[in-house]
This record gives sequence, C-alpha cells and structure tokens, in this order.
Amino acid sequence: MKTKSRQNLRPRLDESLIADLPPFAKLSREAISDILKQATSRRHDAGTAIFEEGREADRFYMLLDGYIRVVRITPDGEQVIAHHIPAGQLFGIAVALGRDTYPATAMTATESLSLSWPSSLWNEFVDTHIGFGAQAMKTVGGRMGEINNRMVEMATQQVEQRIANAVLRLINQTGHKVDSGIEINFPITRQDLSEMTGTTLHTVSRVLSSWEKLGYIKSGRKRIVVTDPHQLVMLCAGKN
DNA sequence: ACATTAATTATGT
DNA sequence: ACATAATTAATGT
Repeated sequence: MKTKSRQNLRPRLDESLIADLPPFAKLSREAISDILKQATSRRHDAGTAIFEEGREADRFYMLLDGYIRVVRITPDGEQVIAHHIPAGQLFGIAVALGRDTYPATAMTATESLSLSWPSSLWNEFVDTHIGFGAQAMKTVGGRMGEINNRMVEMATQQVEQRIANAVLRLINQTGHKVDSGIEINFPITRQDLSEMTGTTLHTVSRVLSSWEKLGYIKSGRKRIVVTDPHQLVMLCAGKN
C-alpha cells in the first residue's frame, strides 16, 4: 500500500505491479526485476492497434491495465472479434506457438498499459523461470477451449442464445459489480457484440431492447449492466 | 429466423 | 453543431 505517486509519459516500472500476476507469481524478486529491466512499457489510447495481423511477431506482451480485443479480418473485409483479454494476461505470444507472424490484430478496447519483450527472449524466459511456461500454456489452453465452445455455439445456437453467451462471457471475464448488477468494464457497442456473435448490430439492438423490457439488463450508450444473469443462463440452455 | 435497408432519434464531445 | 450510437419499422431471403 503506497507507491502510486507520479503519472508519467513513461510510467515507472515497479515490481509490485507484476509480481502477483499469474505468469510471474512463482518467480523470485530478482528474477522479476531482471525481467522488468528487459521490458518496454507503453501506453495505448483506446481503439488503437498494438500489433496487426500478419505482421512479424517481433515481441510478446503482457497487459498491465485496460482491455484488449483480439480481432481478425475476413477475406471480404469484415471484422470478427475473437475474444477479449483482461489486464494481467499475456498476449501476442505468437512465438510460443512457433509462429513468426501475429495470427490476429490486438486492438485496445480502453486506454491500456502494456509491457513487451523481444520474442527472442521467450525461450530464455521459459527455461530459466520455472512456472512461466506452464502458465503461458494454461492461458493458451483456456483460449483454445473458448474458441471451441464458440464454434459449437455458432453452429448450433440461435442468435439470441449466442448473444446471451457472449454477454455472459464478458461479465464473467471482465465484469465488475455495481449495485444494480454486473457491468461490463469497458465501452462496448452493439456493433461490437454483433462482431462477436456473427450477426448484425440491428439484431443485437432488438435483442438487447427486449431483454431490457424483460428486466434482464440495463443498457446505455456503450455500456451494459446485467441485472439478472440467471435469465441469460436460461436462454443459453435453450429452455423457453 | 434472421438480414438488409432506410429513416429517426439519442448521446457524447 | 457535429459525429457516432442506438432504436424502430418495413421489406426481403
């Protein structure tokens, strides 16, 4: 408790900032400070790309603050939001998958703060810092599981259920409690939701409006509060 | 069951 | 005042 002094162009790096994050939790103090010395920190405005799909994956990243959306562009130029990444997670770890280019674009959903390291350091990190590689695999595994689930959803469920699933995922991963329910932590538009669920913003708008009338959610411009998560769970289950 | 088109309104800088 | 977001109805596949 302290150390919250100055706000800088180049934010000062403090061990306590990352010491508790999963990938580093098991590491010794000097290991952490060693890692920090090699890190570059950057602040990103909301709605900007940290790296782009197809570019050479010269660095890997750790999100210190904010939210990232991982975006892919289809051949016909449509955006698809693959998933969101909350603070405290590694991303852009193409090097861990043996790739030399990024498979997707990382856009900031909010103003964000990142650390990054040259990809060349990855292997060194993995075998000199025990637990680092294991944690990285865990997050990769988790994301693959998510993508699996979503593929099934896309193929089997109807739009209202897919939207319900998307919203539930958002409040689980990036939700924050307010008195009326659970609010999604970053600005999110109907367009965004449509890009996650493979529909149109109009359909999303109509569905959300109907949920609002039913009292499941409360929504405003770029914000959604889920007041009755259970009802959304029911919708996904299919029982109506 | 959902997309598309289009017109209208609300909201944030 | 302007741009961006959201709603709503009508029409199409």
